[in-house]
Amino acid sequence: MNIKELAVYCGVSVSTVSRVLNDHPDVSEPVRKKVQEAARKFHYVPNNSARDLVRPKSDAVGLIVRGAGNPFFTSLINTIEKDLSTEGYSMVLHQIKSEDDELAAAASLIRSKRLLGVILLGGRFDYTPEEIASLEVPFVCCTFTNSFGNLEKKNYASVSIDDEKEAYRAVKYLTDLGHRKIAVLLDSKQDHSISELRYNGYKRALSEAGIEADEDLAAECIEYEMGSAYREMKRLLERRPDVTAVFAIADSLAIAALKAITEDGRKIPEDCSLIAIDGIEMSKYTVPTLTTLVQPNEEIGKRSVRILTEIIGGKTGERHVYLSTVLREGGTVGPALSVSRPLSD
Amino acid sequence: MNIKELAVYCGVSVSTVSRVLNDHPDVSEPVRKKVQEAARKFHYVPNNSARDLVRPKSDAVGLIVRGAGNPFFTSLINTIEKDLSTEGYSMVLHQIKSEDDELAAAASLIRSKRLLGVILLGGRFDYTPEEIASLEVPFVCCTFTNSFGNLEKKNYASVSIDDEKEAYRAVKYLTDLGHRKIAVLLDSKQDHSISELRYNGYKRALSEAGIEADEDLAAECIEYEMGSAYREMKRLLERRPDVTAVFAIADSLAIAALKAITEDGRKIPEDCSLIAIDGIEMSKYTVPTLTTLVQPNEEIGKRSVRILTEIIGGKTGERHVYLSTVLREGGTVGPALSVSRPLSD
DNA sequence: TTGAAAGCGCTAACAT
DNA sequence: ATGTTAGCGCTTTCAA
Repeated sequence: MNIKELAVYCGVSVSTVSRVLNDHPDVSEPVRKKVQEAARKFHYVPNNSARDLVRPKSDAVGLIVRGAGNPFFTSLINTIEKDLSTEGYSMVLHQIKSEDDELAAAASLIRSKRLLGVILLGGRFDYTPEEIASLEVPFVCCTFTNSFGNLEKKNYASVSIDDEKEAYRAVKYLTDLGHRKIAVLLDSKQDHSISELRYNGYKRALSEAGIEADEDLAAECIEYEMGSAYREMKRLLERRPDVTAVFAIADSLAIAALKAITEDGRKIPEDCSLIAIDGIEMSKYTVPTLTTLVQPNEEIGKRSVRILTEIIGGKTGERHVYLSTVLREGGTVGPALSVSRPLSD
Repeated sequence: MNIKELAVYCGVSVSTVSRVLNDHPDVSEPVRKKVQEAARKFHYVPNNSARDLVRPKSDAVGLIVRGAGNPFFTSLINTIEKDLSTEGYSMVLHQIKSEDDELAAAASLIRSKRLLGVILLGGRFDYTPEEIASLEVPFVCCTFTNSFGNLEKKNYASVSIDDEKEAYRAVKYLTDLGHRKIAVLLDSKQDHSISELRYNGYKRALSEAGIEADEDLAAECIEYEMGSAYREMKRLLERRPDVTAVFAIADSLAIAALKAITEDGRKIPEDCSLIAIDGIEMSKYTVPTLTTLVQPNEEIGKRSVRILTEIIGGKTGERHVYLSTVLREGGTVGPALSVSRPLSD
């Protein structure tokens, strides 16, 4: 069933049917009713390709996810899809690996699907003006921003937390409790993205507490994989049994670390504290509950969608949103032994 | 840049360009080279809408996910997207709630996006021929099948485990160890889907072991939510402190239950055993590791994609795949106390 | 208020 | 081997 057949059935022209379907005025009530009923009766659904072709754009927004394994992204994908749906947009999801180029992927998807815009879920923080020029449609950096690039504020949009600051906050929480041998579990020290920023925050907190950075206490995991985090944590405990606290840059890494630490015979938090950033659902159910800085997940998704749809709609407004995390005090952080209860043996 | 402009630039006709782009023979090498280079130079990407319009179909496959929260589905979404991608198909993701009608959602998406086919990730097991007739394109039931409907085998495709049997297996594992007070954590006893099937398997294992079913030992969680599972488990332990084992129909529920049980002061597995079905990544990292029947995740995704693309491509072959789970012996299951070490007090 | 017709970018049948 | 052209289904002027 297409518009022409529907028109013939109703005894009107295709343009009239089109007008009804698109809620244009200038259609008499009887005709409108008739067309609407017929459409329902035959389960008529307009062909989107044809619409997209004649309209300059489609109704689709792209979501490029970089690093599919990250469970923090998962819930974000869900909220974004739902929000876009309610706003009347459809979503095209494309996942790429951490090492892939999200801008190239976006550019290609934009052209082939005539996207109205894209949301980049995870990406580099050092885009150049030339790079983003290739996109040609509005885009929102979701969970990251152009911290180390030279983009002009008005040329892009972003919704994120301040990764460096939040990591600083997490580690300061540990140093304030007297911890000095603090390990860090990260993805890569120089991924030009979240991991690097959070690592910087870690280092700043240490230096501010007068603690010398110790490369030996940093463990790089592959692709945010839990298996990798588990192994790295075990190795770390072996080579540095003196650690009293661990900062994991993501909840998923922390959950794996928690098991490694426990299996090493240490009690958490008595023998070793553990803190992270993210606040994924699972981390509420570790034993003890993970202490973590919870990202405002829903809010990040909602804001990203709103900003994008506003730009698409031609509205203006604040294009850069920094949200704060909320500390959830679980049971994985305690005072350093050497302070509260000096080792007597 | 469109095909016409590209043709003008190259000094050839649009059809020649089209031929090059679609890898048709009958194009001289020099011309082919020239067009390809020009296409690259201008970052030309064909307009998919126009293609979809003139070809009878698009290149898109729909993935309808019913019950977005389920973490088991998450990894499946990832593998399916990747597999479709490598096969040259694009994917349109649409999530619906557990209570929504996946067939209605699919039908609408199929028409508006001219989908080649759909994969239904989660759904009812009692479709009728009339219902599926509305789809009009090939579809694969992924993680479920038509166990209680009257579809003819040749009219649909499915990839799943045998939920009833696997649940039976899990619970039999417990009864064989002497457990008799076995609780079950499920979504709904009559969701006409996975939860109901696994519940049936649970009951069969009990009755076979000569244990009377006890409604009081079944706790229904809302929408597979971990929070709900956690609360239900706490309530269950309160009203029935005599349980010695718990069968959770999903890993996520088990993880929440593990916390509830531990916080209740019981040691796992000494005081209470716990077994589940799924084998999600997270469940490897509970303490102790969750004992669970691991679903062949990757395989389920791969097979679903392969079957769908084969049907789309006109090939025939086996359309119903039953895969088996693999028991991962973690540390959450032990013998029943009353058998191995009778309560003496 | 309605209809006729052009054209969106592309593919494929047909013609050369 | 290459070009010409008729649509695919729809929206949108423009004319009536």
